[in-house]
Amino acid sequence: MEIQVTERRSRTRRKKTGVNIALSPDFDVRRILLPLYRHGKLPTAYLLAFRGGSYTAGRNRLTKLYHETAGENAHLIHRISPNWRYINPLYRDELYDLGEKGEDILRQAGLIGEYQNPLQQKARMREMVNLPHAVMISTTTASIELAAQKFGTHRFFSWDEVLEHMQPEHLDTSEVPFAMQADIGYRFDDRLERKSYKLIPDGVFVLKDQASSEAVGFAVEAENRKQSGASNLMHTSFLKTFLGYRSITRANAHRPIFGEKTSLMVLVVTRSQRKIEEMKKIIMQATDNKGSALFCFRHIPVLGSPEAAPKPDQTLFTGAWERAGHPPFYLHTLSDKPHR
DNA sequence: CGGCAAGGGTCACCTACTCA
DNA sequence: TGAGTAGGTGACCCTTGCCG
Repeated sequence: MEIQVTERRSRTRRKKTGVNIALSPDFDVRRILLPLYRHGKLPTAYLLAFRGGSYTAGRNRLTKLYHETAGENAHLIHRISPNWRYINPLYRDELYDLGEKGEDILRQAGLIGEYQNPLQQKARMREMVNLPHAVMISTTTASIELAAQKFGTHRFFSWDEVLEHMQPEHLDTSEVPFAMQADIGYRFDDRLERKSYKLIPDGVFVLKDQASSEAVGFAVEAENRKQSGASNLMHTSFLKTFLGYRSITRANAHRPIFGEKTSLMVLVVTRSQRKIEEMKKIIMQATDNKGSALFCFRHIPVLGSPEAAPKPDQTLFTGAWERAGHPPFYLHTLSDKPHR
């Protein structure tokens, strides 16, 4: 009896065994590559939730897709675990990103258009610093799409589907497609400051009620800054973000993007309840204590508990999103009612 | 043969402890 | 105080066996 000793591959360096990986149009292309394109970087557990089927088989499949393009100059999927560990060294889950070859395959299959992901471009700069921010956005939109799929009450439209529905005359190729004109003013002590600028959301999606056809557009913002307040409108701040979105919805500047009948709401994800209280306070100050029905807040614990890898969170869809001066909002009813 | 599930080994971390 | 070691843990990888 001969004992076969096999060298274990490193999880961070590609090494192929040479097995044939014929891509399945459904399981591999539609349920793994497409979610990566739409949401951005996703941890293993999220990808396996999109893939469905057996958890073990899915994990084995991700391993093959990762390793078997070793030596090629374009890859199906990337692992970015060194940066991922930097966020929380306790996690062993991999963080996956779409590779160039994976994007080509999606395009050839006709599942995506020619455009580059405008929201991802924003995150690509200063990748290390922005990685926690990017992952907060991607896991939020992914959790909501997975829950909408599971409950079947709403159709989730991702950013690229929103782009496809846009009228061609609004698709200005010279600028980021989701940039919206914001004209804001604010009185600091006794100084009135004004500013005009283009606001680009961190994330974008639309939920459409399957029964009533009511659709609501959502902009997602991740708020990680240490300070939410501001003393001017020059620099980015939560105050500036709030005034920007308020100006956009008042002027209906979101309509060309989301459609004439679609309202816009803003989902703000952050890491602590304390941050939410700060931001609500800023809204109350800026609105003479009237509050805002537009802004919804939710804190996600720093990428899940320290002991476990982050898992899709369906309560982002079914649970309450707090608002300043208004009752909580529920995505699965598109209203302030907790039940349908 | 390929897809799948299960089980055990391996890796890359962790904490607690000992010792110079 | 810091280095080294032992033991623990979660996720990943590989092999095996089952099924059609």
